Amino acid sequence: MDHLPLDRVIEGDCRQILASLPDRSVDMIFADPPYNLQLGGELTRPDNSKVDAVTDAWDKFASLADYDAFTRAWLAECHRVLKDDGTLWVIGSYHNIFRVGAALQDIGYWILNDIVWRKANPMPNFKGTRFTNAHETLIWCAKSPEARYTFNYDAMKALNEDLQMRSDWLLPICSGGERVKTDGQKAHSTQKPEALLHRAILAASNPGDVILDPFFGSGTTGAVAKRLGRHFVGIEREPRYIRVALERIGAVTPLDAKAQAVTTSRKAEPRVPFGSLVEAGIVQPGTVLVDPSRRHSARVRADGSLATRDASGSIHQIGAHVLGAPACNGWTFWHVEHKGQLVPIDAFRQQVRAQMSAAA
Amino acid sequence: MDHLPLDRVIEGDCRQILASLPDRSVDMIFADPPYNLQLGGELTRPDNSKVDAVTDAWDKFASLADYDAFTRAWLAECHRVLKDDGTLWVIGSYHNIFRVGAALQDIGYWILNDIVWRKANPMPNFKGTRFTNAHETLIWCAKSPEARYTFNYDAMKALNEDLQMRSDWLLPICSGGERVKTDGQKAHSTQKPEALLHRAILAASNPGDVILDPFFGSGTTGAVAKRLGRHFVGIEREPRYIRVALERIGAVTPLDAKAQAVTTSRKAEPRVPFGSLVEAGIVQPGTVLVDPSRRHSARVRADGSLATRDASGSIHQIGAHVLGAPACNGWTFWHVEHKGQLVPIDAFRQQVRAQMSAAA
DNA sequence: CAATCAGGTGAATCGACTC
DNA sequence: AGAGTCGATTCACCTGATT
Repeated sequence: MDHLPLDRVIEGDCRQILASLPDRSVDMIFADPPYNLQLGGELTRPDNSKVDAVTDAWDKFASLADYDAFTRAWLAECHRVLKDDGTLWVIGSYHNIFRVGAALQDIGYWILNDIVWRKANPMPNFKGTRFTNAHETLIWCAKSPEARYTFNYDAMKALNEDLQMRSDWLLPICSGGERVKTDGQKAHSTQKPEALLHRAILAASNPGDVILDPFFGSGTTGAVAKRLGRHFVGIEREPRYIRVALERIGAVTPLDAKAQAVTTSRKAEPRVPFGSLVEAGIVQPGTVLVDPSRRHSARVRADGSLATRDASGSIHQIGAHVLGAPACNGWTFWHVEHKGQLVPIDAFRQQVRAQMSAAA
Repeated sequence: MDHLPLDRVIEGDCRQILASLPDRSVDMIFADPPYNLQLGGELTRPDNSKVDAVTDAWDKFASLADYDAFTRAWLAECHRVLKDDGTLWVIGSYHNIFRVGAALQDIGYWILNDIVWRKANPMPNFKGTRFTNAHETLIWCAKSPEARYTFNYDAMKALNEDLQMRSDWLLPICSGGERVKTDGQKAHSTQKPEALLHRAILAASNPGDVILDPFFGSGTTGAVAKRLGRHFVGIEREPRYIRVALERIGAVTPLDAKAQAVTTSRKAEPRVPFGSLVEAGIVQPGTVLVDPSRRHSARVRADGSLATRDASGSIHQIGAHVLGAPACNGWTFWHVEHKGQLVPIDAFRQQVRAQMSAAA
């Protein structure tokens, strides 16, 4: 394949399908791999198993190695398929997540966060033999330490009532009407809640981006991607899951652009040099600027630089200079006296930006 | 050494010291190994103050392979020294915990739980580049799948207001009077809170048991073990840490047997951000909210912020904005039209809280 | 004396762009 | 490619001084 089939599900083993996809073509990958693909009865075996110890050890070694080989194969292909500034999410539990994490690091991925999905309503530990296993772990990583990945910091902050979003997320498991059923039975045994995908996709992608899910299952990634105006590419081995997923996604209506929009960072806003405020006559040359405590002052010159008794330079340089600090944001440090009130010069920058956007 | 030197700290590299200890001699091991952080330049807060980073020589490794070799060496010795029904705890962060977990499984340990220590007061992400790294991970494991390990289920349940103790623990970081200082400086850069050790030791050992800590540091394991009537064996490379730890432990008085089980945890009503309602699909992005008089309206966006014609922000900010008021409780101000009735969004919050209350 | 405020700090893989 | 410059960015809790 020399191009990506957008908004479709490709049937097959993800290792082979991934190998057919072009280099550096997707913006984000969300992967919910099998937790114990080759480990046979390990999950269902009770703790007081009567299996012969030697055989058990050999079995375990062999199956861990198999699981590692499988994991490293699909993760390596994902690394190739991902754009240089794209990011990868993997979800797992203590059965597999350590092997996944070590493989990620060995391949060269750069871990950005490990995220804990705290389940609001986990399955209790019936036997009382361990702590209630009440969480799963996601690893979020970039292709390399130098990658300039997407992180919608302000949108995440908005989602959390204006506090930084933390690495522990409290979300209910998927149940009720959200749980896809066929003939009254749950269609997939490990369907993930849409809220989890909503947060991951909103955090690490933008509208129009391409999101790949190599273990598509019941299609949660596709459903949320479509709703949020992203494209999806699914890979799934089992035809019955593909049928379920396509039907489910077909019923999803994308949000309109306004509802998809999120709180943006000031970093993304157009840069306005202080000099353009002087040119526009919003700040007159000769104006005296002061800091909030009125301990420091500086005078505006015709070229937009500031001058004190002993130095001159940009608003940032002179701010740092009077503070004796290594750096300073002059926009928020310097103020103009206006009717007895101190107004930060940043307020005037907003004014210029509004004029610019009206003209655009 | 053919016997264990109880309640002492042995000076030296833990790989060598462990090799000198007898087989199957300790009941529990708690290990807080170097995390192998890979920090770049120096980090400053928004107020330009400098973050005191962990730059200790003991956390430096030449490569991932070196770190793995070190990790596998001490974990293999621990496996030999541990009694057959003993358990091992290791704490780490995303920098090292995946490598530790994979090594544990390869050596033959049987993972019982991964535990998330949710920090009540983590350091923020000052640059707004990632999710706040607000937790660390502990892995708790037995020597083999067949081991009959100690788990004080009822003590843990009592600690958690008669609900099963979950795998996510909310605890403050070590600060204030508990933080050991020498000459006004913190004596160890990564001292762990005693509450964390209290819970681990209470869960997985009995009075009189021997608890080994191969990275003894400031001696938190020893202090809590002594207080709870367990024996400790510490291993530590740096003489200055040993001096600090011994002085600290000397000041600890063991609790009498009755007092050992009495500790309570407090539970607060979980904060539910408006964004959670959007993620959960209870309020759709694009929904129009109105105030009781229907004079004002705003539109919900995908990140839980509200947008009017000229502004965007939190439910509280936009409420205040349209009112021209300094503040506003968005939960009671904003309503959704439902079958001709206006329902305050606060009603939906109650719904989410009910789903989440079990996890708080 | 109680309340308030200023200041400090914690295992952190913590920029983006131009020249 | 390396240096220079702009300018964005923090939460919970503790301590000690001040009101």
